[in-house]
Amino acid sequence: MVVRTSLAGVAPARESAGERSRAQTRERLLAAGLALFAERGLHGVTSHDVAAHAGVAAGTFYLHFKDKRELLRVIAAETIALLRERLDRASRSARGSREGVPAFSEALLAFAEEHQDRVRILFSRDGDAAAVEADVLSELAASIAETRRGRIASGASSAALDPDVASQALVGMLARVVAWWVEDPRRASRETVARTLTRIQLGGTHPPPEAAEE
Amino acid sequence: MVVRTSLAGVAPARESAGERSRAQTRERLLAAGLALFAERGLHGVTSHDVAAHAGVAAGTFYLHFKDKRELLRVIAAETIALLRERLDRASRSARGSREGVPAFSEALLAFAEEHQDRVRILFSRDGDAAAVEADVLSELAASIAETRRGRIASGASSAALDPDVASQALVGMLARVVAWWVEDPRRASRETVARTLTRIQLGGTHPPPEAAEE
Amino acid sequence: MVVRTSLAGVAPARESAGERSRAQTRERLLAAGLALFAERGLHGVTSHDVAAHAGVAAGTFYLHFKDKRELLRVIAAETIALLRERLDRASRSARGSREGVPAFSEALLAFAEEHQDRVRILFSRDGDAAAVEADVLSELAASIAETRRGRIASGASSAALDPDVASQALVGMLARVVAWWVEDPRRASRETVARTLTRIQLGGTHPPPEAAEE
Amino acid sequence: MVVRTSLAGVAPARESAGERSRAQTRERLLAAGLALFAERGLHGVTSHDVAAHAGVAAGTFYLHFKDKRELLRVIAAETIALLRERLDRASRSARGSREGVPAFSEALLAFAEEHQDRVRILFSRDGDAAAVEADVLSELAASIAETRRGRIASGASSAALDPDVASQALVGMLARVVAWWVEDPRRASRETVARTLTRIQLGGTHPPPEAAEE
DNA sequence: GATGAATGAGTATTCATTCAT
DNA sequence: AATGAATGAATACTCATTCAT
Repeated sequence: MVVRTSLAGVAPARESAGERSRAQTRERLLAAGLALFAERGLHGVTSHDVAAHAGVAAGTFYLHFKDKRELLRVIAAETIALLRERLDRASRSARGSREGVPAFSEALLAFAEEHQDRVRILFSRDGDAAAVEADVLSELAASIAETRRGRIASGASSAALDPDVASQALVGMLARVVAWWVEDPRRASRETVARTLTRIQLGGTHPPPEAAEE
Repeated sequence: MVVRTSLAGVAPARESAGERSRAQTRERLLAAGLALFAERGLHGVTSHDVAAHAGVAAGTFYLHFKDKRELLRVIAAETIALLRERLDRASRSARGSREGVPAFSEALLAFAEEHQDRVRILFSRDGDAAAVEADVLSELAASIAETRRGRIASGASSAALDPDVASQALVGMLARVVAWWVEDPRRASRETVARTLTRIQLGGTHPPPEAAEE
Repeated sequence: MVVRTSLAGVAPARESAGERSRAQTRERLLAAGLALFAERGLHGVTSHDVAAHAGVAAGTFYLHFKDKRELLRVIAAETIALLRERLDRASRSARGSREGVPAFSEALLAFAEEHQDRVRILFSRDGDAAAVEADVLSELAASIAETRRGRIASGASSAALDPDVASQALVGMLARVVAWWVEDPRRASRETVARTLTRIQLGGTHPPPEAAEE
Repeated sequence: MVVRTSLAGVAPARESAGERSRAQTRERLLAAGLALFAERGLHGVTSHDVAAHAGVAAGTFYLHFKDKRELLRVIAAETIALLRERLDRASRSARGSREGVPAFSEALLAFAEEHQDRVRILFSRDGDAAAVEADVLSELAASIAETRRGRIASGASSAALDPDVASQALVGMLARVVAWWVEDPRRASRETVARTLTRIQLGGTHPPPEAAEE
């Protein structure tokens, strides 16, 4: 599930002066969009805002992106790629061990800490961003569900939970907690958040048989 | 401000003709807002849309609501009141018993089934609705946290989870699952959803000490 | 030049209950218009404002006045009638004497003091009030010009000044000074204002130094 | 903000093509505002009217002016600057001589003749233009008062008049006479107007009979 | 006569997008 | 490729006025 975006290592060659300029302009627009969308949401930002924040003329925006939504979509895709890579690495380094889940939570939180703006954009549904975000979280849910199915198959997780419902539940839980925490990281230590998430997930994922509530 | 028309007192009706009409118009606007916001979100709907859908003139909208946001706020407040009432009733009828949590989930899902539009509005963050929705979910989180604290005090729940993190997690989970399910109730039976939610919550709320993951 | 408006002594009969009520409503609307127009000008006041300030329903306004402009016109006409009466009385009581001009100024200032709101409306040109006000001041100018012509004929005033120009000048001067003074009567004592106005007028009207009133 | 196109430096022109275009559009909007405000007043003109009269799209208006009021303010400021320059030149060319006052009146009237629209806007109070106009006339009053104080100090004017009252009176007189005259210049010859104004002012400014200019 | 809810034309203002330079 | 002035459709909101009760 590791995504190889065009961002990664595709162009080893040095860009020409013209190309570099164009690529730089694009990067500045992406950075501006990241900062502004995180702060004010898709509707709170105009294409002029983005251009101005990037230090380019208004028209230049449309030389790089079809429209505002596309900019958001690209930022979201980048973010998902980054997140996937991180989670993949975490699960690889903890493969099979019982620590898979804590490692997952830790990785997610570390990502959130490093990329607050991206997390804010990804996890705070913003009107027309709905389509974008729905995809994102759905993909994430699918991805997580896949992981869980693997665990069920290996006996690590209980089959008592409906996979679809459970993955939605996990995504909703993670998204909200992460967004809440990133908003003000002093609300709880990273360890507290990770521990709580881990325990709730454990509860849902492999409940000791005798703990069944009925 | 009591009106004394020549007909005053003749009719036992509590509302004057004007009042009845005004209240009806307001209701129609609320109903129109409910339907349209659920379908297209705050930004996808204009005040003219709402007025037209309610069968009144554009200006009439502003006789009843300051602006679009206020209409949304009123609908959200109504929804929360309805939801609270439902959840309160459920917890009262299952007081103390182990079935409190399943009853809670059942009530929530029954509510979602009956009020799909309201759930869609409440649980699908829509840009400028962010403020409204943030309040709503925060209140819900606080409410749930309170309930959980009661359970912890009575020994029914473990204190191992951070209350703030856990309540955010629960709210996020419930909101997402409910929104996902309401979108297409054939995705899973109500019972399946309820059972899964209940089990995850149990996991988080009173994990037998020996089940601690490590 | 004394105006006999329908306000004065036309109806010696007592009004019926219904009539009294209607007349009272009208008076309240006039009073509300006076206060509000003086404060915020024609454009700063809505017909709803006037009705609310008068304690009647919005529709009632149109039972008494064709529209906002008519209300202003009526108030202006009343004001002119009141002002004329005052100035006539002053010139009658000082007929022929050299004190005509000071008496005129004194009367004008006394009027302004008593009827600040009316003066504010009359002398502060407000957009669409222009038509109304133009008439008012033109009439006033004509009236003053007439008086001055009498004085010229009697040798009390110099014929060196063009009558039309001079009357415009006087009206402009009086209107502005009065409006300025009424805005904050502490700006100058009534006596100072009156003396200055008198001297300027003297310069234009009867220059012989020995005619100075003191 | 200097633009470096491949053509840069080829033309000796100071403005870039864009700047020239922008400045031209602004000028057209100013001219349109001047004509329309003079004709119908601030409230009688919409921003669309101005744009249409200038031959640009509605939105273009807001690229150059914050709103209608700002356009009016700019026009008023321009007008004041033009007027000041004219009056200054007049007083310089007639320095010290007894002809200062006649020269002043002449200059004012010449200005009015050349800039009828500007005079109409400046001297015809229009509702919300009140603030603008109040400032304008107050500035003018202050300016005139200053001049008069100089004359008093040099013994050229009597101190018998209150400076504040007198300056208000002069402003009111000048504004009204000029507005009246400009409305239809055939009402009186420029010389007649100037002579009358001069004599009234003389009365107020340097009463010694022997100073009468004829 | 009074009420006040409803009307809907009118107006200001924004902003995504285009295009000549 | 970049610029930035211009566009004009979209939309929120106001308010004079009407009319059923």
